[in-house]
Amino acid sequence: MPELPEVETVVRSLAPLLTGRRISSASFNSRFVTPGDRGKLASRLAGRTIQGVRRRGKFILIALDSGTLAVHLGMTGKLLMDGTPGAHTHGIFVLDEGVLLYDDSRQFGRVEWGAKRAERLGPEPLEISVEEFCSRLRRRKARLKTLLLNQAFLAGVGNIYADEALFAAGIHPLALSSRLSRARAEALHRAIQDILSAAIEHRGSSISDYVDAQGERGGFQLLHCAYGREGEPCVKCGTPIRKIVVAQRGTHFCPRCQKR
DNA sequence: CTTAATGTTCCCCA
DNA sequence: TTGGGGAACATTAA
Repeated sequence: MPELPEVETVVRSLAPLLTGRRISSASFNSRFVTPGDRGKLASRLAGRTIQGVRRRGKFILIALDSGTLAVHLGMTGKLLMDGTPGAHTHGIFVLDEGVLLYDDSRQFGRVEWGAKRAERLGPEPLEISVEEFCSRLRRRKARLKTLLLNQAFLAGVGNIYADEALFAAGIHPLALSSRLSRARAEALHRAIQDILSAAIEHRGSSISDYVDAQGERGGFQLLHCAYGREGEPCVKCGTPIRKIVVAQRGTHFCPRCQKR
């Protein structure tokens, strides 16, 4: 469910509901979502007060009066305020007002103590300057699609927005970063910021079952130009969108607008 | 029954 | 050290 725009939407819907709340108790039941000592995590959380909620890359960082709780939604994770626990509920946070649930059918997400993993991320795509972006691109010689998915290179872009940004910039997903012209690198920087900003405005993309903390779907999926449009006409030139596999991920592009 | 799915990590090889 | 390829993790839906 979650790339930067979806996580940002969850954070924005969650922050006003969680800030100032006290965690009465917490419980976890998945050895995948909460690896290690789940009881220890629960006892660390009990009695803590939530001071704020923010996003770093695809991580949701919940600042406590002592320590930080990090949540990564993986592929199908959801944080739901006052939802109904079900077969895929793997975390329950009982608050002084309300209950927060962590649901995750595939269990690729993580709920963990501390922001250790979030510290190893690359720069935020909405904050990085053109100069810095171009300089980082020049230092690498990987395929653009692979590089955009690399969270240590740039934090928060996932499969949908990598395809959408490359489409908007007119760059082939297999193009090499080291050989990208300055003009095309700048176009990519702009495309990434434009696409992510627009997606946040539309509250993310709901392609299967993504919803924010209040169960609301996003609307950006209606504006996708490449992702999920295999065989459909390119919105710019009418050529059928092609789908290939890059870095084990479905990759959609227009063979005419995105030359190698 | 097979395949693919908004993600990340780990291992092997060049 | 960097990059490519593949497997693994668990579940659902087409």
